[in-house]
Amino acid sequence: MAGGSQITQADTETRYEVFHTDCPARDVVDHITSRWGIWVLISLQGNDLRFYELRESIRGISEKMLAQSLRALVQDGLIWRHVEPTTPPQVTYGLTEFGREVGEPLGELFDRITQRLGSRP
Amino acid sequence: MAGGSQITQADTETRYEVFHTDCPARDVVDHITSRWGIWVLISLQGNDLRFYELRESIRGISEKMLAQSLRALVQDGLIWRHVEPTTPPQVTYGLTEFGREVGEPLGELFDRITQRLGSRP
DNA sequence: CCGTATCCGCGATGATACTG
DNA sequence: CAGTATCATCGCGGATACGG
Repeated sequence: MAGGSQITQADTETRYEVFHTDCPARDVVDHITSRWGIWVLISLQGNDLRFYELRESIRGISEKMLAQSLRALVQDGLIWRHVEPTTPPQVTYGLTEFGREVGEPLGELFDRITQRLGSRP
Repeated sequence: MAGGSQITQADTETRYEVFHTDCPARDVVDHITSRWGIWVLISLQGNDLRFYELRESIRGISEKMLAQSLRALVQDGLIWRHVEPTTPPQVTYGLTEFGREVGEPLGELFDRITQRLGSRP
């Protein structure tokens, strides 16, 4: 896809195609934009976290959904998973380079929204 | 929120808070990351579109979900809606400035993923 | 052309309990 | 601590029909 950052008509036309095909990108996007994916990726920006830290960061997420989201994102290559074989085991998650590339625009997105809405009560 | 684009520990800590509160940002993010929101926003980048054009661009979307997605995004101030009172009426949709701000990182996100996956069969 | 209204299945989601 | 297993539910999203 054209390397530039300018949005041209041609770029947009090209993008359309992706909506029809069974392009793998669609699956990845679906994972990222799944109910919890975006929050996981944002949480991991700037710092790696343990499972329980993620669960406590993202209020409202269940262990099941967290595990499920993590598995999908690890599978997609956005997140790495490191197991320290102690007892009890310690599992740490962090962003891969791909994950950082993807997380960056997500952080932008999020910051622009909060800024525009004048959040932070 | 801190104006810089560097991801610092402090920035990340601040973001955590948003996951707990009933910050309006969360609703907007949920709309954007809803099943069809992202595709609508990406479709409208660079060109305004009519209802049927959107439906045809985004293969697989039903009229119901398209209308619903559009309503939510108009409500959120990301999209404008213009009605030309002809018969039959012509309705056009496009991105507001806010929508463009939000759409830009989404386009980035999308391009990075397709690029990484070497898509486009 | 641009929707809204209605019905309904099914999968995502959550609560709970249990294991290594 | 870091999950899996199981089950109940609930609302998203699709199909269809109809209205302005």
